Amino acid sequence: MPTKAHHPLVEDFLARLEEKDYRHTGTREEVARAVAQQGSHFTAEALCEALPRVGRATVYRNVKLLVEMGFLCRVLMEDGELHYQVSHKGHHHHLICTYCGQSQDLLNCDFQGLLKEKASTQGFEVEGHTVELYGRCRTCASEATAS
Amino acid sequence: MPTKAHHPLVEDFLARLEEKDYRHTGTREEVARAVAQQGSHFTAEALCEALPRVGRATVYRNVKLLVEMGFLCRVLMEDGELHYQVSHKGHHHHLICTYCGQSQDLLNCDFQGLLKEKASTQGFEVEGHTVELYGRCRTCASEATAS
DNA sequence: GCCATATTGAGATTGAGTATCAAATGAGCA
DNA sequence: TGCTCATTTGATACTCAATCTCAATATGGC
Ligand SMILES: [Mn+2]
Ligand SMILES: [Mn+2]
Ligand SMILES: [Zn+2]
Ligand SMILES: [Zn+2]
Repeated sequence: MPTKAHHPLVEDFLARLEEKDYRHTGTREEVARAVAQQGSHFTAEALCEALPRVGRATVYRNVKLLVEMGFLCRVLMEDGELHYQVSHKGHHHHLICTYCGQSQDLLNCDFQGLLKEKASTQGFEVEGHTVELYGRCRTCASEATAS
Repeated sequence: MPTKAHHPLVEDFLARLEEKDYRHTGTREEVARAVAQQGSHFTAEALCEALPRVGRATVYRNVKLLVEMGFLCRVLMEDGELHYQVSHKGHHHHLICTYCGQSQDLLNCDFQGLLKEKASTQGFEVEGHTVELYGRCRTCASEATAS
């Protein structure tokens, strides 16, 4: 029996499964562990490759579950590709570096108020919004100024 | 020779083709005319159905061209489906009604400044952003309060 | 008109994601 | 511990949007 790293995401996911009367299966644990080991954002397809013994449909099903439970969030890349990322829970947006590809969470978003105000001038009642920001992360920006 | 309505979008598209040394073809004109006749937003697939004699690849190619030239813009629906819409040129966002499905342009967007400020607290230099707003249009909102 | 080249379109192909459904597995209970 | 049955899994087929291929066609300049 190999010793397994106890990653908080894995622990929390399993706890949450129990809470919600989902079953705690070996496959679910494997998927959660693979997710926890991904650096930055990743595609569902990449997860499938990291889990060759888990069926594609099962990977997609569990990614959906992880998103619903707030462990993962969707990251829309500039080219329209959908990635996933372990993220802060609650509402937030993403800063996606188009130079190195990294993505970080933008916390303390308070756009909703401004957006509502803007839209109300056209009689529109905002209920939800999506925002993604593209540009240079700190590292890539400093590399650019250094050269 | 049937009389054809002279829609400004069609005229402008053809003029722009000449400018950019693209060829003015009957097919391109047909596609532009079909686009001009679409109400609100539409999918590329719906355009294909409206143009049964035009090849699917050609429809997609010309939609891409219309987007590049600014005659059409992409509208990302809440379920992730990609629609297109004849829109104002220049930077703007969309107010998408999740009740009736209509979409209108949100003009005078000046989020870039606020977004830059927010992101700069994390050392991130914003170069671009996507914003889509979902909620109730004026009509649907007033219907809701009336009932 | 002729020619070189851009454009078109039928059909094949890709790629992400979902549906099917029989087999495997987990959780509660005897 | 073993039984039972609903949940979960996964091989496979399938859907759907979008792109690729490449021979046939149409265009614009000469
Ligand atoms: Mn996130
Ligand atoms: Mn628009
Ligand atoms: Zn970077
Ligand atoms: Zn509406």
